[in-house]
Amino acid sequence: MLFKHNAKQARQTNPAPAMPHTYDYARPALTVDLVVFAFDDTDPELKVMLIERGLNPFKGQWALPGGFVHVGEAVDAAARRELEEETGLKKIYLEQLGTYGAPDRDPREHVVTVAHFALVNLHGHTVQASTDAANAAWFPVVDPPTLAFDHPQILDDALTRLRNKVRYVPLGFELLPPRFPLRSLQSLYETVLGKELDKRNFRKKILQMDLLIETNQIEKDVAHRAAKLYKFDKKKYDRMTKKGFNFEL
Amino acid sequence: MLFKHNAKQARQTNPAPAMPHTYDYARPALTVDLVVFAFDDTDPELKVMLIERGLNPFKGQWALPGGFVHVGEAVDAAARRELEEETGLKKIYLEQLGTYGAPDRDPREHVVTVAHFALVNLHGHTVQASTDAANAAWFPVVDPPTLAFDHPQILDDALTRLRNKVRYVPLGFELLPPRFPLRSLQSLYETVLGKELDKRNFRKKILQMDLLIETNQIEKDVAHRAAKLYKFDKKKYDRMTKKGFNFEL
DNA sequence: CCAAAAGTGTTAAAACTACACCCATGA
DNA sequence: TCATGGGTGTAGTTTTAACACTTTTGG
Repeated sequence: MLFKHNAKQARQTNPAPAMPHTYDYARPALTVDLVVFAFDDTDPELKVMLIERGLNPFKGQWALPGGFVHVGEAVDAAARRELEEETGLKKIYLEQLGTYGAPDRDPREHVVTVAHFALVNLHGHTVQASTDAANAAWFPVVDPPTLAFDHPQILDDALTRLRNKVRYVPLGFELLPPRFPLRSLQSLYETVLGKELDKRNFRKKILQMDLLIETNQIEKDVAHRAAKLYKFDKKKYDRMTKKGFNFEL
Repeated sequence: MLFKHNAKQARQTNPAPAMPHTYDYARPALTVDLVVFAFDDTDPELKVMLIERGLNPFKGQWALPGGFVHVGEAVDAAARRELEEETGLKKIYLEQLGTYGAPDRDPREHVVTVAHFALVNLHGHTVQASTDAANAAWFPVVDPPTLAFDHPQILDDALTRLRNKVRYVPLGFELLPPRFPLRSLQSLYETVLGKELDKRNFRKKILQMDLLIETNQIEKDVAHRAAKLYKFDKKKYDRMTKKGFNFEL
């Protein structure tokens, strides 16, 4: 596992007793897959979580984490369940990305998957490539390993969505710890958008939205002047959104 | 049917022989649903296509058109198939909206549906509420009848998507005939965005994008000065998009 | 000749972009 | 005292928003 707790392996959690079910018409199988992004502040780069497959097809290759949707379980709930199993974290930002249903995307049979993307912040958690027993690891999104199934496409779509959405929805904060210096926020935007931003203009713009609360804390353990830490005022954002405000970087 | 040809009814097109299929684990059923929008230039208002249900559950109520995804058929292909069956039109703009998978959304069993939204233009086709045998009809999106299943939610989400997307993707043209006067385009934007736009500013902005080709035709049968007709230069738009251009109204 | 919509420029305000230096801190 | 990033303002340019009249056409 990537984080401290020891959740069960994900791809094996189909729970119901193996009692056959019969339908008049053939049905595709239904799964969820997860594109879990994290931002590495120190690199800085965007990472994606991948799982090394223990079974065929694509045994030994890397793939997005995911699993079957149980009957009677909401699709989004299935995604959240898988996400918690993989990361051990609750309250993670999660949204549906899209559904991938080409009949040949899984060589075994027709498997339709509902892809989601999630944003986590790494806090104090160590991030390293290729960690432990479960063979989950973080990879740079710009240079991932060969991926199983149509996961390259899904990853690409997720990245496109993130890049577009981050400009007009305050998603960036989901990738940072609750309190962060402005430099981290700028660095995140620069990484996601793939271009440099002017420091003064960036600070001016983000501060005059009046959505960041200045805390009385400052950075620790930095070898230079410590920056003030800010937190995002989500409640205020929600209120302003209802009144027609548009976040726009 | 809404249009001239006579396609088969949609909800009955599950084709394979009724030969039972058995799986180790229960599977949700998988369907596609369609939110088909059209713009009525003369009203002007946005319309959505609905079907009156002939069977339970929700018999006699209105619902979004849709049907089952066949095994071996891509999900998006299923949506397009249903769309063609309903409208008789090919080459319609179609995109995936999202997947709705709450276990109780269909009272019979767990049915997961992949919703799509489509944009058609009504050309010379007559538009009227409650037409013919198949009981398909256009309704104003702002005041639809009571809808079956979770279709109110889906319709609402589709509308939200359209309103947001129309601002930065040239979707509007899909709702107009190939050649249209600027007034129709403006009227469409005003309807979708729900606010009035300044005529001079609108024309200035849209024309200086240089994506509209002035044709040598003018409106016919209008009781006032006839306006020039324009067409959208999709090829140029595609080229410009690749070079980093962003449509933005 | 009337009604209805087409078509057309200018100006003021706001937003955006580019740009450089001093300050605080820890090593 | 040096290296590192924190923090700050202004001026030129571009973009947006507000606004009214003349022209054309059919009835």
